[in-house]
Amino acid sequence: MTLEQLRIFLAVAERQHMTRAAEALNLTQPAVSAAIAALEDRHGLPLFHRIGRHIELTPAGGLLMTEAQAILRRVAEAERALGELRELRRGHLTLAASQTVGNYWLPPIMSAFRRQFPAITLDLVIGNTEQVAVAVKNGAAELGIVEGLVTEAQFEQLALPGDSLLLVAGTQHPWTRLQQGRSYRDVVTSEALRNVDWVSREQGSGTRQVMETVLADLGLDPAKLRLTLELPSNEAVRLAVEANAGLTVMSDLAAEVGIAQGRLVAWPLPEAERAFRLLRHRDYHRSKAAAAFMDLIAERRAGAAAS
Amino acid sequence: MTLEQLRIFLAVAERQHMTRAAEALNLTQPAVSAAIAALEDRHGLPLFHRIGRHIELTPAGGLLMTEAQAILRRVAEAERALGELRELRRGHLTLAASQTVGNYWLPPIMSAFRRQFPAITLDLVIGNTEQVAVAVKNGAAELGIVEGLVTEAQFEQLALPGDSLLLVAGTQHPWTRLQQGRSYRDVVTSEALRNVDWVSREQGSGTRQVMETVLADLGLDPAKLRLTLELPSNEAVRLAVEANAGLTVMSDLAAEVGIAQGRLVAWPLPEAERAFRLLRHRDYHRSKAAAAFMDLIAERRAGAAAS
DNA sequence: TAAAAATACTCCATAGGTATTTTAT
DNA sequence: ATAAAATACCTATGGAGTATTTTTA
Repeated sequence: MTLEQLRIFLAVAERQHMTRAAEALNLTQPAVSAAIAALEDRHGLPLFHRIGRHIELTPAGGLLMTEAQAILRRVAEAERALGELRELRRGHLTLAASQTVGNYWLPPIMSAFRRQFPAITLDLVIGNTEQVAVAVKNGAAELGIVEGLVTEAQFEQLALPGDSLLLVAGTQHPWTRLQQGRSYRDVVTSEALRNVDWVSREQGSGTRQVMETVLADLGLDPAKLRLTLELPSNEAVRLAVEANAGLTVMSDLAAEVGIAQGRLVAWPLPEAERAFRLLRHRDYHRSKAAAAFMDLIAERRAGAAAS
Repeated sequence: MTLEQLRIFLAVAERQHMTRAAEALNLTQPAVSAAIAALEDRHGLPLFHRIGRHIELTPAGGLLMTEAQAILRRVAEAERALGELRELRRGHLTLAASQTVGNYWLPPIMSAFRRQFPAITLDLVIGNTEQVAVAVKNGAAELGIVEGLVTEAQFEQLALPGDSLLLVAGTQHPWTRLQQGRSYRDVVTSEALRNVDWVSREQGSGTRQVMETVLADLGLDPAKLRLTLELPSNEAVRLAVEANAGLTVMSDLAAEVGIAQGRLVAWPLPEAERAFRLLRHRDYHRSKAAAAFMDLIAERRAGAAAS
């Protein structure tokens, strides 16, 4: 029993006529006769009565007609679903990203993607660089975007323009008022920052590490920083800094809102431009959804460069 | 998309392994690879990730796996149903018969058939000879059994031992008492039957016609018979005769019960043996059920001849 | 006589086989 | 070194075609 045989059989059964079925199927009459004969032989049952020059369904034929309709309907359904998957009219893309990327950089891109491909659902897992790498490695996420470097060879990597780290303080913070009128090179120095309260993410977070590294580069010993608050999320840190609880180092993406609202003042840090990296498993097929997502990122990068 | 391809795909998907699927299917590994490649090509989608030396389902593959299971389940269902039809484990046979055959002769045969083939349902339509012929001609019934002769060439006919017509009277009928001790040749004559009350089926029924013909052969004018009762069924006639309302002519099959109970007395009529005829449309395929039914009839005939 | 299905045959596409290569563990 | 899949190539079966025959309305 072949799907083609079932299609032919159904065309014949619907018309009770082999020749007309052949015309409808763009086949010759003998081809149709042969297909029916093959079905009858295989199952050892006549499907049609041959009555002179017309044919009529036998009980077995009637049974098979119902079954053939059900089978072919299901097959058509399957092919349609695969077609939609291919044509991006359906699908799903799971992304993994680190905190800053996932919270600030990705959301506008994801929303642009959803506008462009409304039928493709997106899923975002936020984790640290290590967790993102694992997710991409085992297929839990198809694309990962991280701030840090990943060295494993199984990843195909694409460098993206990332963020910059800023030294950030609340507009009304006493320290901020002291810096009024001072030049950048006077503000961002170990002297100016030595006796300042800091707000930060918790020990062990990537952002905390970055902050300590950056401040160490400026000559400040991380162990000697006066940490007034340790908070579990970037947002919490930003709100605390806006409330003048202390200074911090954070991504320009995270600080943006506060600066726009006039609640934060920020100074760029030296050498603090970070590239983001998009990760993909070399061996997994790139889904149409993923390809479209990567295209969208490329366009935005081009657009940003042009503007 | 071919059912074979789906079967192969499913075997691979279930095992996430082409070589093992090939073994399970008694195919070679390249044959399996080719089938998967054909499916992937046809739909323009990868169904498996090739990761080093193992494979994993893609989302498209997962979708197809569900669909393939449903499709193949339905196909297996269809093949099983056709197989059962072929093997007589399912089926239906519609019979048409005339009054006497349908009421007295067929029921024990039908019940023997049901015992032998419990899964084949039987349907019996009772009508006159004409109606039976039409039912067989248009396929409403596959087999017909009639008392009369049918001449149309489209029927394949089989003669069956039928019934005999009897002259029947109630045990306590006054006329019956008069015949006590008289020989058969004195009873069944026009003289003995001239001034007798008769019970009969209604004008126009086959049985009535048969009765009038038989009596006419004996020399009795049907128009002059004293009909005391005209009743619409053989049973009603028999009960009336048992109640001594008059004499009648009926099939030995119909009279049997009354004779066995001592309520009826019967005399065979001359030349009154009627053959039954089994009708089948030459052009319709003989279903397994019909063939089995005809076999059963043949066996019974052989058994009857032997006993 | 015309219309429908079956039959006879020829041809080619494709599914499956064997042998081998590529790739990763 | 081994195991898995892909590739190359060959063969044969079966599906489709053309031409013809058979049958019946």
